[in-house]
Amino acid sequence: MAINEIAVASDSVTDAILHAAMLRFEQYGYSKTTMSEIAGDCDMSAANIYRYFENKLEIGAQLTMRCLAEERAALTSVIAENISAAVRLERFVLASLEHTFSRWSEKPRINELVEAIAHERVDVVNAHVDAKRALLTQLIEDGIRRGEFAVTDPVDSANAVHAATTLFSVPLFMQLKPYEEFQALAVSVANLMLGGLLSRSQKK
Amino acid sequence: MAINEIAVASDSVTDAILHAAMLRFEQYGYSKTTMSEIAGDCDMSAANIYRYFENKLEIGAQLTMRCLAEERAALTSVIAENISAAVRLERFVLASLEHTFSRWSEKPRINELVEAIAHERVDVVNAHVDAKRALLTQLIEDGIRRGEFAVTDPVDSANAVHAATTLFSVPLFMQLKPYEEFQALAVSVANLMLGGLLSRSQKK
DNA sequence: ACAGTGAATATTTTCTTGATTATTCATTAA
DNA sequence: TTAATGAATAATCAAGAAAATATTCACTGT
Repeated sequence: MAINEIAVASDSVTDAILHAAMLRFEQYGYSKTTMSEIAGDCDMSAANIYRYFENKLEIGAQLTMRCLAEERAALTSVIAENISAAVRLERFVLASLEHTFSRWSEKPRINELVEAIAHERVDVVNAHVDAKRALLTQLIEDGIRRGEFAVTDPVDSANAVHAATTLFSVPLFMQLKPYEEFQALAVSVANLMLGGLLSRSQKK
Repeated sequence: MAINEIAVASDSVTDAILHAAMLRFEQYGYSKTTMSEIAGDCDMSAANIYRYFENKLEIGAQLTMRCLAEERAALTSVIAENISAAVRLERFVLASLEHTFSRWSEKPRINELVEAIAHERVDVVNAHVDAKRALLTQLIEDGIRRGEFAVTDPVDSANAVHAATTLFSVPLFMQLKPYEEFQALAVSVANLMLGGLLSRSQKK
């Protein structure tokens, strides 16, 4: 058996478990899925899962990380678009909203999973938030490089943009308004952040 | 008996009930306070409270409205200050944060009350939010009038500012960071909203 | 009519207690 | 030594009874 086959084989069990768990979580939800069911889907005993994962929460955490990483991948591709930084910033906010809203409205089971993990594993959320902030920092740095943005501290600006768009990243808020209203609001916030309120003569 | 005495007398029972309820809610929390206890404090039977209030929720709702009205009063006085609209906007955000944080950290019982009412009586929160947005609209209109602000739709801008500062008005978030960090972030957000990201040459 | 009450009813919470489920462990098979 | 298991234990959940509480109502005194 070749080395990479060993590696693949050792991975395939954890992958099988994660895959089976994901199918169950999607269909029945995190809390309603039992370790025995996941194990059964993989033709093994529940006890054996603990050779590959510390506990059920860890399975949920890894799947949640995948889910959040997919979201960031979408945001990353927005940043990579070959258009002005200003438009990319607006699209970034809109894409973030779209993910939040559609997960909330169309994938309630997955949303339940993410919320459950967010509650017990703050580190998972923190990592995601930090990564999102890093993406915004990248975008703003690029905007400065291009001469589009005039700010001096891209990290501080990225923090501010991130804070200002919290409303569009938190599933809890999605029940407040229909999607179309959120979209309009996101555009307003993006424009406000880009252009500001002050008239030119007032700018320091 | 003079007319105003009659009016005062008819109010005094409801006021006594509200006052007793507030003391109980502050000390023991909304859910742990019983109608009998409130009634006992007012030397009456629990049944008699229902002659003045529809139910316990209504008592909580009225006290919550008072609490939120106090917060808005503070914001109103910020708006009324005789300084630039830009500084008032920053102070508005900081004052909002201060209320949110101190209620969360120093008055947990009251916070519990507000959260409970917010959950069951969305109308109370909506009224507060609408009033806050109206205050922001006022402030922005004033900024335009003074020539400080360059925006054309003050209502839209007020909505955007309100949305962008959600993080500082939701008690749930207060656990995320220490107060000082929130303050710094609020200042960053305020500056971003005021000045925007774009360099002058890029502005439409 | 009005302010108020005690007792009756309805609703909510709390507390058991028997499952169900998660996790561990001693043991087996390769 | 590694992968795996069934059985044992621990933690959590769920159904239902019991208790506490909210709310209603028929009635009293004014």
